[in-house]
Amino acid sequence: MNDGAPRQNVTADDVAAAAGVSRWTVNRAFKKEASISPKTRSRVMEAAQSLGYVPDLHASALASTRSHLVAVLIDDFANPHKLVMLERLTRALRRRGWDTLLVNTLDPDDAAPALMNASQRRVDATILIGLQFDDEVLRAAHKARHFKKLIIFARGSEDPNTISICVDDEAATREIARYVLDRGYSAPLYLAGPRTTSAHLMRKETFVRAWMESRGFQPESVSVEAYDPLLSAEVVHETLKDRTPAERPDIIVCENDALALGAIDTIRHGLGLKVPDDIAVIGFDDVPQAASPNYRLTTYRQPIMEMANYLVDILEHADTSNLDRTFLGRLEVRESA
Amino acid sequence: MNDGAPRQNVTADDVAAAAGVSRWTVNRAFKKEASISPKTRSRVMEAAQSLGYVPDLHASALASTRSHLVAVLIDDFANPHKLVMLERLTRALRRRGWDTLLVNTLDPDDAAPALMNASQRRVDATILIGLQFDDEVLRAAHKARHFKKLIIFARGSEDPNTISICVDDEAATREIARYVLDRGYSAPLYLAGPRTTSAHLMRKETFVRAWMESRGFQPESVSVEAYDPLLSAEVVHETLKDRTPAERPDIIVCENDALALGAIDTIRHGLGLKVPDDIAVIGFDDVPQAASPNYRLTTYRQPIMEMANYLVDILEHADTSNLDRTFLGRLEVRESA
DNA sequence: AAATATCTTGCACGCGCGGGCAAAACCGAT
DNA sequence: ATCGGTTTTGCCCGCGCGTGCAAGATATTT
Repeated sequence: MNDGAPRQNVTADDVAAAAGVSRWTVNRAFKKEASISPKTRSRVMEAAQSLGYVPDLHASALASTRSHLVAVLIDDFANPHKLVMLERLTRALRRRGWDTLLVNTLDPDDAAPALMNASQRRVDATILIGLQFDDEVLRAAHKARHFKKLIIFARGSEDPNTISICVDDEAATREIARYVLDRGYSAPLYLAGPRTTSAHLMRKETFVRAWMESRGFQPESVSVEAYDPLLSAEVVHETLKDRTPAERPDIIVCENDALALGAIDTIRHGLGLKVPDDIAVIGFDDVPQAASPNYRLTTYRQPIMEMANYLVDILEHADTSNLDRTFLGRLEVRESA
Repeated sequence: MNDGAPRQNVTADDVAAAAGVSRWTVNRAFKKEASISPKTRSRVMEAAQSLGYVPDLHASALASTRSHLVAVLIDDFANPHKLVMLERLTRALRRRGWDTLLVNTLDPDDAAPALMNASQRRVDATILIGLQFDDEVLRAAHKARHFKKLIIFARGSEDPNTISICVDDEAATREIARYVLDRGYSAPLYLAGPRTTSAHLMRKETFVRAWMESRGFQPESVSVEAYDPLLSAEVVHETLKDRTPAERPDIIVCENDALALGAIDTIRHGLGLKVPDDIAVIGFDDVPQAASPNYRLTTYRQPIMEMANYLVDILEHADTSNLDRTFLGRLEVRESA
């Protein structure tokens, strides 16, 4: 372990001594917008380099009010889109100097403690990519010490203490509905995910409304307890296994791709039918697998990278005025519908 | 925002005043193995509760030498198994009081800076779930300040400064080879992932050796540049598209499920063949999709949860003696081979 | 050249907690 | 009540850096 590498913690004081300046000048040299002359800075940086010094972010966070750390809470590892969001988010954050505390709240009872835990780490913001949280959790969040911002990513929320960054579900779903109508489908089944209290998706409601406006009847819908392809496959199978061809929907409109992938699997392998000939499927998110030769899923793509960048903008501009924002994606037409 | 919730940071001093004890007693009350009388502790805890106090982990890390924070580096978000590992790891860590700093090192040049960054946060250990790192990165790691432990998860490493926790690739691959031989397959194609310098998988080498020992010839093999189903599908398609049935392999043995899923997709939808009738496929990892009705993939399951728990054991027992360990999984036979 | 404006540097103090030891409180036994 | 032993509590010092201001250095103006 001690292969000549600097074992001892080298602090700003050491660098200061080496560079012949004060400790504060050393720390200033590492701050982008600090007032310091270029020559002093480069002299300090050289000394720092040779001593292997880097500022201690923990001490920095303790002394100041910002940690450049955000907590990301995620409770659903079965949905491949979560991985995509996690990847984009961590990339956007890291590129702009933010670190990510990943908190697994798979256990719903753990959501409130997890939020508390994040606040113990002085995170500058808490980002929710999950859904299994209710108002009580939100309230707990705002009680936590050092609590700064609560951002709900890729999901809407009316809570005024919360910042929501998501796609315009209503516009997106109207586009989907128009596509389904234009293509002449006549018997849609809407496949929805779990319903939650605090963070919502207006997709199902919007689709149902749009359909009624055009066709005058309420489309059938069922819901799955989690965004899990395996669960979705089961529910779809249960719903359709005993139907005659005439009773079958001609398209399954899914709240997201996780459900859509499961639906396709079960249509083919459980019901022995063809997609899209017997039943078409349309998703939401555009996960990587949607493009695979196996699925070729028609789906609505969310601009996650843009959304992630906006999130970092928010972190950097501390004004607390209304920061909610919705984005527009676009329908990616493939072969499943 | 100021809805009556305690906006001011409440510190141990406040609780001390409220409970009529010293600050140190307050902090002691929050330490599991501290020497403190039960009644004092409960009195302190009550006061803490009513004030909404929780210890500040940042300050604690600064004052002591442990942060109870680990960095998890991940560079491959296309492989669904990564998500599984991330889930298990964060769960095991969180259950035992550890927090996770998630570092996205998708950009290979960012690996060394990322490691440095982790050390700036005083992490107690750095865990690599990725693969795109080479010896240079490892060396950089050991130079970083506050550097504690470097753990390579689910991948072997001979580096003496590193702790490797992984499945016994050799035993696992021998089991797979035995299965392939017993089932009477005669023309395997080994589909390998990218080759790296510092962290390795002995799967391909072991399979080739085992096959030669039994059949006396070297099986064909190709490699894919990333553990990405889409890329895998392309490579398999390129490799097999112009072959006559006689020239085709009768089984594709894959280094992991990410490759296997892509292989199945392309066998069906690119080559128009059947799995396992025309070409069988066998994977490694047992990702959730492997069990889906679509894939029914025969694959080797790694005991990730056990491995994750062992990892936390290591974090808690600080002895630096040889901590490497391999685990045994088991072959999950489904219908793809 | 003197005076003013501007930039750069140094410093006292504090962020909240932990290690380790000394003082205090407690226990049972004489 | 007294004593030795044991548990419990209090506290000094330091972890490494940021804030905000004042002093020092440099540049600009007339």
